[in-house]
Amino acid sequence: MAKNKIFGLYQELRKKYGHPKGQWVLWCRRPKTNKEKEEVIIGAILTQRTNWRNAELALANLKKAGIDSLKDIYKSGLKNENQLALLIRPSGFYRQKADCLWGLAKFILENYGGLKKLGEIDLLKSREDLLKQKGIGPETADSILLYALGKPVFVIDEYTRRFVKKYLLTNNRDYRFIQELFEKNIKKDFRLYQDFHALIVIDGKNK
DNA sequence: ACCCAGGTGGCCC
DNA sequence: GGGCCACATGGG
Repeated sequence: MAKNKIFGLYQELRKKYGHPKGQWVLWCRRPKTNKEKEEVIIGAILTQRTNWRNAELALANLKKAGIDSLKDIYKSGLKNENQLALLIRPSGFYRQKADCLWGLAKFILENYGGLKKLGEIDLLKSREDLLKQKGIGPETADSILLYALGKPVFVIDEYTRRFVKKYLLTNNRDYRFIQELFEKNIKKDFRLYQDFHALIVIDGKNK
């Protein structure tokens, strides 16, 4: 029942918008190098409850300061407590986000030695590990898994909640409930998940 | 002078 | 389990 309906909605969005554009070109082109993946992770944190424009301003400040990897973030935090926070100021909630970025960088480097290993372990375990980090909740964890690491995990955000309500899929707002609605009813393909979620956000902004 | 934007965590009941 | 609140900037 829901299976055909949900995939049909995806096809309609594709017909309407084509391939995701804007920031989504970066995220949906499936970042290959470690540096590209790490940039997606940093962006996922910076854009929490913040429009992408402001996240980009913060990202640009980091790049200008020569910080564009988890290792750079970790070193910056060691050297100067406030540097990160000051650089990412335009993204809002900047003290929390600076703590989050540094904590995540430290965790990944100390526990896995880098991003590669995190992407190789059991998916459930990596999700749990991410969720234990302060400042990383389900949406950010799943964004990292889906867009940086290419794992088949459907990302749920406010746009997705409005989407499922609008198209009468469910009124339930629970994260896992909506996530399972998607994951159980469309092919488990990370490329489909990436594009579908991007299109839901694009459609949600299109008033 | 409002209102909003890819959330998260803490505290309360 | 759900309801409220702090966290903060830049643009309309």
